[in-house]
Amino acid sequence: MKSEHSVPTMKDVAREAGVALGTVSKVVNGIPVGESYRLRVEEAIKKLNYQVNSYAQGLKANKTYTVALLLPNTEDPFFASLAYHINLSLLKRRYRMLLCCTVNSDQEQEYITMAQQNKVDGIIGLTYNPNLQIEENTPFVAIDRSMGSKIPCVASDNFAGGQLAAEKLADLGCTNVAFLRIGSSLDNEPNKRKAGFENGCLSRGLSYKMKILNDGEPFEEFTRFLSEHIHDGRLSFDGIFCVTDRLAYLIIKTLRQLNLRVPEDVQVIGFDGIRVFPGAEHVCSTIVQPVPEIAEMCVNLLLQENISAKPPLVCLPVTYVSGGTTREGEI
Amino acid sequence: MKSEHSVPTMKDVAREAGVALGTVSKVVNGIPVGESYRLRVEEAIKKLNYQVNSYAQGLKANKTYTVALLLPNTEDPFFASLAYHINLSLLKRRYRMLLCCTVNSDQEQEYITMAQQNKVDGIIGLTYNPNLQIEENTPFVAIDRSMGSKIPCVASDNFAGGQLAAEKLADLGCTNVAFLRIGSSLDNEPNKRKAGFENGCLSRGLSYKMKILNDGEPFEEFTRFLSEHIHDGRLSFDGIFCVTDRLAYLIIKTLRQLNLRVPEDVQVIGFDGIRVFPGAEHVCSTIVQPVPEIAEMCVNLLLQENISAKPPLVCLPVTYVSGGTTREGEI
DNA sequence: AACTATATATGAAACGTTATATGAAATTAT
DNA sequence: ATAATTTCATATAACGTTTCATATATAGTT
Repeated sequence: MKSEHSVPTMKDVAREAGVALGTVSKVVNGIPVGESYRLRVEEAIKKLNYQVNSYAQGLKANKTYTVALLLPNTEDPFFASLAYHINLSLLKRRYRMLLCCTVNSDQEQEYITMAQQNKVDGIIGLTYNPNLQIEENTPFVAIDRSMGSKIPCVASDNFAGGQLAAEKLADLGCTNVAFLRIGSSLDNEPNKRKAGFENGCLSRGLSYKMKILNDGEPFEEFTRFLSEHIHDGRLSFDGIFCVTDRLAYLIIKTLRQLNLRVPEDVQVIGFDGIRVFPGAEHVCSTIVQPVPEIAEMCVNLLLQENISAKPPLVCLPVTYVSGGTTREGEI
Repeated sequence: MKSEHSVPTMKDVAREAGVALGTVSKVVNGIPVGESYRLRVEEAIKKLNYQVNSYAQGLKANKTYTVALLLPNTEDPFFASLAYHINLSLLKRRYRMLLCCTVNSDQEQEYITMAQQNKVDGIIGLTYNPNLQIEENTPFVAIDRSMGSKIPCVASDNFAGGQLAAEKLADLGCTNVAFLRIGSSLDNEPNKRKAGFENGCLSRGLSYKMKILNDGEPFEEFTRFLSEHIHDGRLSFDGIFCVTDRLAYLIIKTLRQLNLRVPEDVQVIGFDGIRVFPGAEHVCSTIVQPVPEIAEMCVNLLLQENISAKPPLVCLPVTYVSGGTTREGEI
């Protein structure tokens, strides 16, 4: 006899209801079954508080309804938002989400292997490791990085976003602007922000400077960079476009510390569209990434059967939103 | 013959290596086996690129190395941080994390059932639904809410935190302070912040007002509340303790909109310790919750075998950190 | 050399499902 | 009324592991 406290199985339900195992399976899966049988089974299920074992299901069906999400750090507000919306998009389709935070890029491969061992139905990944090994038969969707023609990539329209930033700064009266990025270059989509910005500056006749700061202590780097461009207490730029809101936030702090007013003396636009809280205003004027749409697109591409129809790169439209570090009120 | 593209199983490895199934299983699980056998099996595993099917393992072992985390909204920075650190604590123990965002409290039961169906090894939940049904045999650890003697609860020392806030405000020269909370009362641990604050005010001889605002549009509620306490352009409080950083952040914005200076005219302390980015300064002066320790404690309690040793409530120490909305510099 | 004792590889059974073939009963057609 | 057909519950065989009883090879004794 089964122990009193063991978890009930379909067999137990079948015995309780006095029907065959297969009949219980049908009822559980909503396959039509004789009225009297269905009622008896349903009663037994309720009585025993039966719940299907999805591991047995997964074993049988070779399908797990689970997707792994690889993200660098879900404490970062942009990634947190991405995780949240992907979670929502998956749950809408009754899929579960396994969250894998990749503290360093060595871990990425480890998690991909782990995810494959877990036999997830697919992986969505925002990764940095340039030579990841991904199994042929594990569906994969990349965010912000093209990984070959076999793997679809979803990203914001970073080029258009850069362009938009330049145009906005021009519209807001800037004449001499700077682009700021920090750290080593990776061959990923966000890099296109720079090219887009440059393009926008050229087409609007803005004089500009592209600057990639060393990957050191951000505050020191900023201070050094800004100091080089301050003459007689005046900054030689009247507009700055930062590759991320994080950078924008930090440089705004540095600027204010140097007694430069934002947006009066210099206007700053970031990229991402992060907020302190959901629903709060943005932390700076910014090019907002369409996170819910990115999430939905990733999930769509990942779960769609028709592999040949998967485009290699999907760019989603960005928007500009003022966040108090530009002077739209005064125009 | 098996199809070329099907996933290899232990059986395939056994055939390839010319050994029995059980031998492969032993090698995979690190159980000692004859040297020559081990080598042959390892070679076959590499050749076929074999990976264990954890659903078959889970079915057999009735153990999944997966924990479900129920959180209201991982877009909120406090919850995002919690999710991140719990993820880390779980991964350290080779456990996977299934993330379940409960957009509304009706979903909580749904997710718990779903989590149980997944046969997770346990659930960590920060929930609001007062009458959740949790299976006896599913280990559960609650965050911030006591759910009976059978279910351990992990929380910050909210009472001490409230007290600390009052003491800090007193130390910083306040004489007339207010406590602010918004929305309907839930019987959860964070409510103790109020009692702690009141206690602190009494012991320090501060005159105080406890105010629970209606659960409406926060900005309107704040404006109404503050207007009632402004006479001749001066606020009748010189210190405010908010039950969360979110509230603190919002009220600071409202105060500044009403031409009241923070911290010069009124000092504000929040609770939680959130930041815009990991590593950034806090958004306000605040009582910081020890999120990594909370995470570690939850995981510890969840996975520990000795059920009788699980204490019903664990309170972890909080700390005070200035975030620019108090005047420590000027003392 | 024959026998026991020990070590260790083997293979079948089980885990809880789902899918498929089987067969019994009910329905319809002749 | 009987045969043909449909309907639908049943029983059985997978799915890929782990475990355990069994079989086999190896080493140790007399």
